[in-house]
Amino acid sequence: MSDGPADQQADLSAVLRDRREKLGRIRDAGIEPFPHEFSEREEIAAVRAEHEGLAAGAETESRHRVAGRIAARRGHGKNAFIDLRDGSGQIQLHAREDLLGEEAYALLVDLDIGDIVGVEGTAMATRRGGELSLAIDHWRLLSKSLRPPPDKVHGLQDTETRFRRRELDLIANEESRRLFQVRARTITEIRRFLDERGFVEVETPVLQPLYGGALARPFTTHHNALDRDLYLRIATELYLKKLIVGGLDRVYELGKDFRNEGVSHKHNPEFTMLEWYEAYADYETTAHDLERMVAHVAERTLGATVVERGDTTIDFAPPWRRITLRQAILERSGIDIAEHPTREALARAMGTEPDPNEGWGKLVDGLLSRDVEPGLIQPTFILDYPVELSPFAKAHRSEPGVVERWEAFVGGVEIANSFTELNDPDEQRRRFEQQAAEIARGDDEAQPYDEAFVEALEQGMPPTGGVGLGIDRLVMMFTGAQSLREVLLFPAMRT
RNA sequence: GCCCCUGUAGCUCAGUUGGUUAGAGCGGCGGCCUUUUAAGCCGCGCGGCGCGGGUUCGAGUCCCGCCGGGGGCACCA
Repeated sequence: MSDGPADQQADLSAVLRDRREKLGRIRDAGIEPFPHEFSEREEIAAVRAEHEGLAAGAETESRHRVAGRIAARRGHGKNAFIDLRDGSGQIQLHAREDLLGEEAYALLVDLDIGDIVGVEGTAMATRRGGELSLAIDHWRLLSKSLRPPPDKVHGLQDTETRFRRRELDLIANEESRRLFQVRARTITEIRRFLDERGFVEVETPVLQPLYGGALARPFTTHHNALDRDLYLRIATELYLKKLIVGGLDRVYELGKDFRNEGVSHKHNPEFTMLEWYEAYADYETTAHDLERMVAHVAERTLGATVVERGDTTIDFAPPWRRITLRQAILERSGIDIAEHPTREALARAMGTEPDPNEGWGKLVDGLLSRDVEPGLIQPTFILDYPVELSPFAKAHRSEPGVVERWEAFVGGVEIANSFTELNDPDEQRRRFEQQAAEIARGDDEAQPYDEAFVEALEQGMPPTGGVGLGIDRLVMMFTGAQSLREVLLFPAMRT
């Protein structure tokens, strides 16, 4: 059995073998291929900014020290051009044998694309193209790359490799780098928006003895010392509402939730969720806040509230369209759910057989996702849901049978969900009992009874509005990405 | 879990109705070249076609199973 890189060389492809051989030559030349630091460097973008507009053929005395990965090389015998890229940008290096000396020059042009180097030189612009470059007189290897980079022309296309080896995707594909910068800025601006309005960011348990706050199947894990099963949270809702009871009147949490379900272009088993709760607010306040927040964040991260998505243009500017669930289903399917208030009647109207495992609420939900949701391209609030689907939402103040709840849709995908929170502990207890009956009937996504949560409500929770916003989906809409996987650095993969 | 598509050099791809030692561009290796920009010119295939079986005189091409990826269904936010 081989037990070291050297012993494995025989098994390597020629490309990998070449790089290892070069590594050996570098060491033989007395050069450390993995030194410890390269301090006092400038970012490439800063160098570029300083010399913007430098005339073609100009040479300056302005010295710069930059570092980055070799992206491309164009050799010329006694001079060569190297494209160097760091996290801020890319710049061309002009390597000349007369400036570097014969030995340093020879070692430099023997480097591979993908190697990381630090260089020093003076700013200049090439004679013909006028491209800003650094005429370098010193260089130093900072890290030898032992694997070849993706194709410099076509980048990395293979989706499997792009997701499994995201580092290669980021090296090769500019668009991918852009997406994750948009994602980072989106999260920063959301925090800023909430912080500026007096919201307090908190962290509640990911490992929970009882899961709740959404209708979903959890992941189960085990705590050895306590010898008991724990659940990865499916939502932060119940903990955050306890904090509202405790007097944190404006509170939010931004983090991962986990749901034990399928993977698709809009589902990942772990995903990033923002939940916020505001005391003394209701679902009209939260709708107003969401549309303002999303438009504001779009403005700050993308420079506009308008974004291109495929061949359509989405405009996040408020106010968003508002329509009741009943009206939306009527428009799209011709079925008035209010006229078919039982499972049997609604199933008949839909032309299907009543399924004993599907209540009236599930049928309504089916109509929503099948007939309504795909058509909701521009930002839209769907209002007032059946109580069966919403165990934590307060009954509508005037419409019987529905609760004060909305879901926001963009690009045919649900991005947010909100209620006027149920704060009547006795009603909450009845809702849990209803859910318990659903569990008994075999619904493994119903809510387990949470007595501690009811006790918190008994302490007295002010009227409250709460929102859950799917960050991954929002970023997907902001970037025009067609799949959630494009905006998750490491999306879920089999094995 | 089911259905459809897919898997060829490091990367991006082409491989006729199954037929001689599997091709191209980029990359790599060797050579030339002091202002290139997917630099250029000359020379060299560096993989045996996801894995395992099978059919056949002969399989990258056909069949079966398995694995990975994509899309759809189911499920869901």
